[in-house]
Amino acid sequence: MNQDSTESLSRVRLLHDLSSEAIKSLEKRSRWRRYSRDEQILDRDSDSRDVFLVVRGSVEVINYSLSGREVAFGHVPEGGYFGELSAIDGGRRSANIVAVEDSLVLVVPPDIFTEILTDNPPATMQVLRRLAHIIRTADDRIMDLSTLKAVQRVYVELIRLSEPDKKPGSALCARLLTQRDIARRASTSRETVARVLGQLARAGIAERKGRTLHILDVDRLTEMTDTFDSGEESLR
Amino acid sequence: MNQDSTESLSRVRLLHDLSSEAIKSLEKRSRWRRYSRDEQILDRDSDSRDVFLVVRGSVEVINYSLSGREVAFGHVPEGGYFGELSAIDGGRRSANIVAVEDSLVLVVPPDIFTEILTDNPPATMQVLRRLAHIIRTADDRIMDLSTLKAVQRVYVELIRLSEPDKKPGSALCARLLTQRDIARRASTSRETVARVLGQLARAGIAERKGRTLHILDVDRLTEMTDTFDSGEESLR
DNA sequence: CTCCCCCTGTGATTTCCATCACATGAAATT
DNA sequence: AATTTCATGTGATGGAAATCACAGGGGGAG
Repeated sequence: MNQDSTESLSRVRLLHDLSSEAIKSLEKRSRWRRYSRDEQILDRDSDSRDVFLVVRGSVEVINYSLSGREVAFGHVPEGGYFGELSAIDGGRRSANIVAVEDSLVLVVPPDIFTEILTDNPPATMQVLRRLAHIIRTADDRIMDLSTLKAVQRVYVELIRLSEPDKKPGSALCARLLTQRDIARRASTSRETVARVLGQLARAGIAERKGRTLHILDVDRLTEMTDTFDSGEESLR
Repeated sequence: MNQDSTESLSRVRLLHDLSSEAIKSLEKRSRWRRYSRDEQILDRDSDSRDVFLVVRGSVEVINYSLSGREVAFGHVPEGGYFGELSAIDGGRRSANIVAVEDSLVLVVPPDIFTEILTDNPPATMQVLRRLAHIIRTADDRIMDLSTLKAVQRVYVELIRLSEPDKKPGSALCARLLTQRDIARRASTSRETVARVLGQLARAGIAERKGRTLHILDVDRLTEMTDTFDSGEESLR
């Protein structure tokens, strides 16, 4: 596997600029782990400081409130990594991580991670940019939570989930998440998501067939995001 | 001023580990700015990439929604800095900055900032830790917004604002913010803050005299943060 | 094939709180 | 001291959405 693994590791964003020697040495001092779909990889209360490189598969970042409510924080795709925060500042873990699909992960001890940073300025810049991006996303979410209604947060999430289509003005989302997952991301209840989806279909703005969502009028939907509630059919 | 200014600059966290030569050279290639209380320092829509070092005074990070709602994001004290995000990733500005008091600021061009980073690993680590901290704070806020009621978010904010007191179990906040400011941070309405303050006073959990808030029973207040509403006097 | 689980749609009810609307009060400005 | 401006207390009300409660429906596992 050794040849292969160096190959796949170099595709992890963090290691992009490392020599294959550096990667091999890194691999030697880390350990491989496999996780299956829905398995928990990292617990909020664990006190490790390791950094996890997602070599195959992908994972979700998620948190639970005392009352059991679930809040999704993000998604780490193949080639990404997570767990840097604790490695950087030595602090507690800030979230739980769950495998979305069967995944292969390289677990890097914190001191090896910092070593990578000090030895490789480009890698450091990579991390800086990544953190900056996380902050921007989080700030946007805080704004959404503070200023939008639940219904509009769902609109926003739907737009985010879908990609521009051949027809201009329309967008498509193959493999739409379950309502529960959408609710987790928009911080609302599953029922609200269901009602929004229904309303949008009835208003001819979007239609669903099985797992695919077709947004017919993205601009319209985007407008409806701006609090002004030109409300047609009021939800409910 | 030159002697003095190098002195004050070295107290800015970012420059802590720089030689005084490096600081002098940095100063030469940057520009000083003064702002008075309530003056806007940086606009969300500006497209500069400069980094701002707060040498004297302090500033607020704030954002406005389309509907005019204000959301407070944080506070940069004397010796802190802001504007790094854009310098790091070249992206848009993510918030507005307003001087809380008369302030003196050194405006550092983006390329000088990155130069500092590449030349000074300790400074880079400093920035990494700072970003990590911002992310943790933002994540906590997202959790609060997603899982707590408005009233409880105010509790949390009050606890945050006050510091442990001589008497164990009690805490104190000299110079309490205005209700409006508290509301901005807790993402709720000013009226709700007023009601919470009133309720807490009546319940004997906290009392206010002028600008100082005295929390008599921090533990109790902390419990009331946990959604379970052992509610005594239900707010309204 | 069939059973069971988890996704889905939708109504009814209830809680929460933003918003409106004033009445003071306190502080800053002239 | 007078006046304006901003901070504060509190009621009333409407609207939004969480929650509760079911009734299908579809797809995997056995």
